[in-house]
Amino acid sequence: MQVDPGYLSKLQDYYAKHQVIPSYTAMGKLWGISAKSWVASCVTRLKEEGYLKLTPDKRLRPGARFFERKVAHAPVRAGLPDAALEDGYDLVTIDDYLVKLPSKTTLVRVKGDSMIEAGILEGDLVVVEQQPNANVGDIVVAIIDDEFTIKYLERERGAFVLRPANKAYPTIRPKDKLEIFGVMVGLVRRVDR
Amino acid sequence: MQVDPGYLSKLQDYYAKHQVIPSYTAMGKLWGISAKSWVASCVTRLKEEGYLKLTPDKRLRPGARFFERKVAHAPVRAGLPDAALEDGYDLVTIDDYLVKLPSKTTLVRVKGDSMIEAGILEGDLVVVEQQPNANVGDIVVAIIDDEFTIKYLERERGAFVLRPANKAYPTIRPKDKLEIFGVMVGLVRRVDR
DNA sequence: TTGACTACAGAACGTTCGTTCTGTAGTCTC
DNA sequence: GAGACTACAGAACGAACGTTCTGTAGTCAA
Repeated sequence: MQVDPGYLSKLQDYYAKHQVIPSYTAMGKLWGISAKSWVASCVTRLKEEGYLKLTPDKRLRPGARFFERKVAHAPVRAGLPDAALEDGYDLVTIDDYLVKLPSKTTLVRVKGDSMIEAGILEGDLVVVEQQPNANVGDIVVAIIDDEFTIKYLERERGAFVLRPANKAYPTIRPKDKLEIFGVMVGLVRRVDR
Repeated sequence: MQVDPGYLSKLQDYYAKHQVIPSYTAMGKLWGISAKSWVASCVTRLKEEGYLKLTPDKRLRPGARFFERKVAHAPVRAGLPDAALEDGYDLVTIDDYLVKLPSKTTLVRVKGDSMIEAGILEGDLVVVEQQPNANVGDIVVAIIDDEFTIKYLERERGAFVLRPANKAYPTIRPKDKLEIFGVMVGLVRRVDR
């Protein structure tokens, strides 16, 4: 009753490459199937399982589970290279994992190394939940001189200050009111190779 | 000779909502146009301008400029700052940003602080592209004693070794063959509050 | 060894797709 | 005020699309 997982992953790869769901005939080519009827029944099952669904215009589109990722735990059997695809893995879509409030969430690219000791490197994307205030100890994105600044929010003699996570940088003590853009709720880094 | 920018943004909104490019008739509805011929000529121009292109199967797909977004990120007007992706490109999804080959990509949770100097903290999820070999200098996920280990791959006197990014930990010199699970291509961190 | 089930192949069919061609109302230019 | 151009409307058409139905080879259990 379950559809060949190879079909799903081929479709996911196709989508990652083209940002589009192919037609039934193209899926047939992709899957090595020459019968459209069989493609259709596979698609039906993928729909039932939540990997695909339809737009209001009746076009196929990725479903809720289409972007799920496995979280691999230590392999049960060592030695076998394919050992990581076992049952019992958590499934997570990265977006859901990081974003709780889509309408309030933005990404800010990190410049400089002032937060390097908090594991925040230059070029990383910080996931920010926009809100005008934060708690002491949070990592916040503040606006200083029309620039985004990512720092720890601390309190010093009754006033809020911005503390970097790098001894080479000084703590910032805003002259007037500190303008907070949002709070860091996550981080995304891409390793280019 | 240029196409109405409203058409493009409506199409982008549709795509953001459905992850799929609509058909000509659906675009007609979307744009308030009842002539498919006119939709076709608009699409042609969007293709010429790089916002749309075709898959090998001749399906319409987003082009290189489709996700482009001109953001005045540097001078943030205080009070109402805009989203802050200065790449010139907006992201469809974070997933898309990190995952190139869904079928080979898994997530591995980081244990310990042995890679702390590379900005990889305990509890982070490392995005791994599964492959049996890697290049010197890559951060790899290897399997040591049935456990995942994340380290730099280095070469030492002809043999591969695993070097941590933390002076408190020793370099690992595998006795026999080094088993590589995959290569790190990204990192995801959630800040729980 | 029969019956049920799965994983496909192949063809038929009505619908929808994108293309193309003709037509027209408004605007701008000279 | 005539010609050129733009922004659509509308219809026609073949190709491609998704659906459905019939058929078959293999597997498994009873």
